[in-house]
Amino acid sequence: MATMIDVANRANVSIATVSRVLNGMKNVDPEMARRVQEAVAELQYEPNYTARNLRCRESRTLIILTPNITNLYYSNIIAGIAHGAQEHGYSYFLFNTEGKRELEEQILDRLEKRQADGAILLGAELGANWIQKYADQYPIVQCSEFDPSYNIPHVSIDNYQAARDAVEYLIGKGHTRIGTVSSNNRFFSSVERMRGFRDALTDAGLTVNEEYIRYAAWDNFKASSKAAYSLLKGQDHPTALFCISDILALGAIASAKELGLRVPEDISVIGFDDVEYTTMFHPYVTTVVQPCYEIGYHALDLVCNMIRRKDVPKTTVLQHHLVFRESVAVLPTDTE
Amino acid sequence: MATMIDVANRANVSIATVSRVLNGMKNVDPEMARRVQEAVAELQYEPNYTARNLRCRESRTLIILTPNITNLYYSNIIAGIAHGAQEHGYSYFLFNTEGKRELEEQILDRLEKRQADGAILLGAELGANWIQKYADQYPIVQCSEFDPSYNIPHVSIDNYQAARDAVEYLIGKGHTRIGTVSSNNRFFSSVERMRGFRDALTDAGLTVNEEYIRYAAWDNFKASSKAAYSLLKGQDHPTALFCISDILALGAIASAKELGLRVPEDISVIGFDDVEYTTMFHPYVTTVVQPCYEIGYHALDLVCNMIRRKDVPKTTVLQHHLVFRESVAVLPTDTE
DNA sequence: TATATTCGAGTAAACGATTACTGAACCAAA
DNA sequence: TTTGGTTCAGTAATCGTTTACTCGAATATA
Repeated sequence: MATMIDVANRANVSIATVSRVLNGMKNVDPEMARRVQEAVAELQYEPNYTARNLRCRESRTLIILTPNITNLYYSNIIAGIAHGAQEHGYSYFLFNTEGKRELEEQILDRLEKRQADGAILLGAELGANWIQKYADQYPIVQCSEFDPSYNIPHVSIDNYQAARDAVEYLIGKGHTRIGTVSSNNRFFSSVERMRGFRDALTDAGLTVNEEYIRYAAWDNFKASSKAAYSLLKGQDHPTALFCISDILALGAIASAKELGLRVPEDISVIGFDDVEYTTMFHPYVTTVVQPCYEIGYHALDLVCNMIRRKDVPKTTVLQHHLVFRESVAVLPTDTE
Repeated sequence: MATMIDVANRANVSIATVSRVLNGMKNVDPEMARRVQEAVAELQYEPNYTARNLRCRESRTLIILTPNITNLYYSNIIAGIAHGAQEHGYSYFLFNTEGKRELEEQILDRLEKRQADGAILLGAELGANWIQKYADQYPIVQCSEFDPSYNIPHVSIDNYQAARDAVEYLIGKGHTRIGTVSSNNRFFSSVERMRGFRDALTDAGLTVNEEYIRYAAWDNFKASSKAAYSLLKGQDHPTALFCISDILALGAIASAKELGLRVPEDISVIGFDDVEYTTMFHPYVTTVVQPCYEIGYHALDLVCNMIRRKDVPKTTVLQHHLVFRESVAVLPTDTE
């Protein structure tokens, strides 16, 4: 591997000149620049980033913290990040932390050691205020999950409004007995969706039936079927279900089938996220589309701007939308 | 951020001594060691890896090349890699290359620049002989896909035997008209599975009906339904289908349903991989389990050993097994 | 006691870049 | 011709480690 010294020798100039040419500075004789370029090409010189990083205290590397890379929701975000990183000439260390705080702190300490210039955090919980002390010093952005009371740039959709849209759609179809399979966790998205669920109901003059609320981890199909089963087996079960993730929706549909209920004729189901398998089986699930890829892509753009010390908005909200498929039916008014 | 010099000053020793203590060398007075430890603790010193890397030409970083991180098969392997990396104290750059050779070469050039100590390649195609020139110089292992004619350590299952096992299981259930939904790509696993399919049939005294062979990209659900549809719509369609991935199997099941065929009563289907959604809907799909996570974990162990200049086997084969669920039925012999 | 050997700690040279500083060459104005 | 100002290339310090080398002190041996 050729170094700058080799290039300098070959071109018969000093290494300072080589550096100047390589960094595109003016103040350098065109003739010398030509000689340097030539030597670079001949020796196939490529800069050693480790040396540059040491000297410049910059690594052109990011840290990505994700709770679980095998979850499609996260991996789609990461795909967006990956694409953006490529475009910006950044690399990233990926860490599967499963949300372990101690591990995450240890990893973020690399920012101080200049091993990374910034970080993107996926799936941070509410109340994780220890993140703030890193965010105060280094470029950090949060993806899809964040705590609104902290002052850390984040990108996500409007979960409250998205949930409202979904539930109002159900109401618009004539449903009044609406339940939810939600998650009882410390994610802002979960509490916002629950709030949207409740507000949509009460604002439409309906009362929230607490019996119609069930919880299951948002990425746990089995837990969801179980929760939905207990909700649907009763005599006066809801006619529609708002699920805060597609996996949960799929679980609900599975348990409905198990109970001999038809989806959507007997029970309507609406999901959230729009992952691949919503259209693998009938009924294809009607769901709220979250632009995962774009969220990641945008978050990357944000960190890069922060690294360049540009001002970035604290909050950036990307658009969600409903996609209408087969799992929601109009409720016949005469049967009510 | 404290440096070694700060520690040395505080402990009243030279930086060489600090380095020796930190690297656990003997030949150092216990009293001095104590003073150094104390200073390290007081200053919360942590080594600067960039400097160390520059000096030692070692980065404790790996490169992971994956065609598509949003594919569950790959992301599960990566989860295994991630776990192993954590245990070994390695970080890794993850790249979503979509199999673009030029990009992959550019990334592997980082090995030469000492930005990474080794690499794990997922999803390499047959005939990708350009990889060899990197593998000759640097620690590289291939995960699940490889070309047996090259001399690069790899870890995978025995795809030929796994396919045979699956097809022989079908034969054992009385099936004689057996078709396949395979992939017409340059992956060794695909050709091996096809070979296993053919051999299982002919070794059982059955003839391979070329009409019963269909192709679809292994991760493309829609293409699979289409392919299976064209195969199953005929009068004398096969009674069993060997699909080289679960997504393909799911696609086949979907099109069977569309055609009014019952799975498994009218058509048996067996898949490959055992990803999460094989048990989301009935029939739960009978499939060949591939230990993705372990493959990744093992591959990581291999690169680490190569980096430490230990000898590693060129081929390591992990165990597959069949998991029997609901998508395969015994063929009533009287109807034959 | 004189000499050889061992031990342990400090000095300084790497690793490969960037960049502040220095100084030569040139030109313009006085 | 002298002075001052530009322009531009080279010298050397620097980033924070590791480690070859040096050297004094302590210990062992004769």
